Amino acid sequence: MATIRDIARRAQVSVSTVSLALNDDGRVRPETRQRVLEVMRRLDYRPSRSARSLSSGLAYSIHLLDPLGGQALTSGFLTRFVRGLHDSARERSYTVAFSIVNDEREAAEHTKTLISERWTDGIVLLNPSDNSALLDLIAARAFPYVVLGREPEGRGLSVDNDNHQVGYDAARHLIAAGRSNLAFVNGAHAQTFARDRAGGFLSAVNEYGVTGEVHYNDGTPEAAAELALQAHRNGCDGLLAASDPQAVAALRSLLSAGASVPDGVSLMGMNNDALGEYVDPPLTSMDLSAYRLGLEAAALLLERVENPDLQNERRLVPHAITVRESA
Amino acid sequence: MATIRDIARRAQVSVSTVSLALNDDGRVRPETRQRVLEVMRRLDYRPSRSARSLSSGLAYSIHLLDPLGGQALTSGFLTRFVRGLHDSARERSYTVAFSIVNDEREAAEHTKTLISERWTDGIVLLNPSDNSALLDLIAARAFPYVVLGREPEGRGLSVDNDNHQVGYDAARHLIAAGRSNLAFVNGAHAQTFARDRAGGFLSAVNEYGVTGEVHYNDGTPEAAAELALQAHRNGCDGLLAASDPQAVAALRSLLSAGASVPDGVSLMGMNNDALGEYVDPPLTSMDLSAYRLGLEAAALLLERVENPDLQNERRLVPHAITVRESA
DNA sequence: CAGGCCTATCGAACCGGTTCGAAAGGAGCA
DNA sequence: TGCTCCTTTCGAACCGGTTCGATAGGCCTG
Repeated sequence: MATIRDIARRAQVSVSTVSLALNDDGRVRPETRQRVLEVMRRLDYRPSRSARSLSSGLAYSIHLLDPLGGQALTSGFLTRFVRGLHDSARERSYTVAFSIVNDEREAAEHTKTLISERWTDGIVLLNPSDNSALLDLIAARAFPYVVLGREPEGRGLSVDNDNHQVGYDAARHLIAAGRSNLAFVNGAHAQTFARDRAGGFLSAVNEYGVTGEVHYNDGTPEAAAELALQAHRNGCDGLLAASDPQAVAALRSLLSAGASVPDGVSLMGMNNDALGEYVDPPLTSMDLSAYRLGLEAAALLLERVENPDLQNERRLVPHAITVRESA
Repeated sequence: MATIRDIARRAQVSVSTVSLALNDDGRVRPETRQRVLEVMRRLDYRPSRSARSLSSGLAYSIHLLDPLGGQALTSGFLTRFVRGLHDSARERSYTVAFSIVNDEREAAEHTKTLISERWTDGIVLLNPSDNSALLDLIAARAFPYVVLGREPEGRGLSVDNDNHQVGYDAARHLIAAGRSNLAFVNGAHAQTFARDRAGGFLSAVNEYGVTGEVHYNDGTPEAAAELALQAHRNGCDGLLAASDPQAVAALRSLLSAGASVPDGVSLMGMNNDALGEYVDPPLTSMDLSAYRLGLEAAALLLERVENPDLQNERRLVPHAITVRESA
């Protein structure tokens, strides 16, 4: 494999000139630069990434930390998020790597290695809990990171939706469909975004003078099926679920309880997973722009890598309702 | 951050001795080694990965190439495969990175970069097509790779199931349940593993003197639903699907056509996705040990990285039927 | 025409490890 | 005592880039 010294010899210039030409420093004379590039092309020269890493101090990679034993690689939402991360990183010639960890201790141990052996330039965290020791550890070392969701301390970098508005807009959509007895099968109360969405949902309910209840739960399809039935018995005519799998489960239990969707009950999911297209009726869903979140997360993180002064920034990504037939 | 030279100074030895101690070369005297390690611990020293990479020529990472715009990160099967890759790689202090590519041209371009800029030590490919230009490109450069599935030319490294046996065992399971009119909603005929499974399926059918048909198709749930109905009309009493999503779709269409499962029709899926547990009746499925495949793939690939003589090896991973209620 | 400045290029040091060959020191042996 | 051999340690080169400070040469100005 050709090295930069081979190129220098062939092009009759010094090694430093080759490096300058390669990185398009304005200083090198255009003819010289062309000559050097031509030699590179002839020898199919490519700069070694590890050599670059060593001298620049960059690993040219970002690292996704998946704390729950691989959840990121499972859900439809995170799949699109990861694609966004990837596309954004690759555009800047960075690689995306990932680690799956099973508990806080393992996460902390692994993260220390990641940082101190400089395997990566920045870490992507998924919805960290409110007092995450992991997050403290990273922040204490002033290492670049970005969180998907809310940064508990309000420090650092994050990408997110405006979750209050998400809840508000979803409720308003149901109300606009003529519904007046709403229920929100939400996520867990411990999750900040779930509370934010509930807040927005209830704002709309109050503002428009309709009835509405929020049911926090563990997020499983089973819980959704159960809560949907219960809401149905209480005369609910507009149901919002915290995810599409939950919405699908709710749909089934509503249909089997004899309800009609959307005529009797409007039903709405969240995240706009592909599976929503395949049920009957097709599911209306709040699209949270997972891909776009991934794109922004990597972009923001890499801005931080290049510019350490970027200490605090929260980027919100727009949401939009994908209307199908269920609401 | 402490470097190896800091350690050397503090421990009153030379840099090379520190390196030897760190890598546990037998040559260094135990007391010296202890003294060096002690200093390392005091300073919380960690060797820089990029420096190591540069001098050793290794990137300490393997790369998963996902050719179909992210399919690997979507299906339940590949999710477990990826976990296996990850666990096996991390155990050896390697990182797993991935790239998503959308077509052959992009795949080739990106792979050249991966190899010639030495971003990675080995590539994992998913079920390459029979005449994959990409595969030729990698093999031509003698770069380490492993394929999940069959290596079309029979060269190189691969991990796979014994697909003939998979088809055979599935059919035999249905036959053992007293079924005599079988149908196999298979994958596409272009896929070698689908043909292998069909072969095994038909062997069992012949051997036991029952009726059995193979229906190649595009693998979508819709196709499965349609083919299941058709089979049902032809008196099929034992149905095998090529995936669990297909099996679930078949289940629904069978039930809505008035068939009973498993009393009237035994139904079996493949891959043992989590979703099989949540349908009614719970799905019997052929478990292909996706996690184990991932584990073996990374292990094999890294053996090859360390030992270039390992040119040809195919590792088969056992399958097993997970019996629930549908068959 | 001397002096100063600007541009293009260069040599050398550096990033932080690994590894090769040499050398110092001690033990064993004739 | 002198020789060889073995063990342990060391210095230096190397991996392949980037970057700093120096320098040579050309042009402008007074």
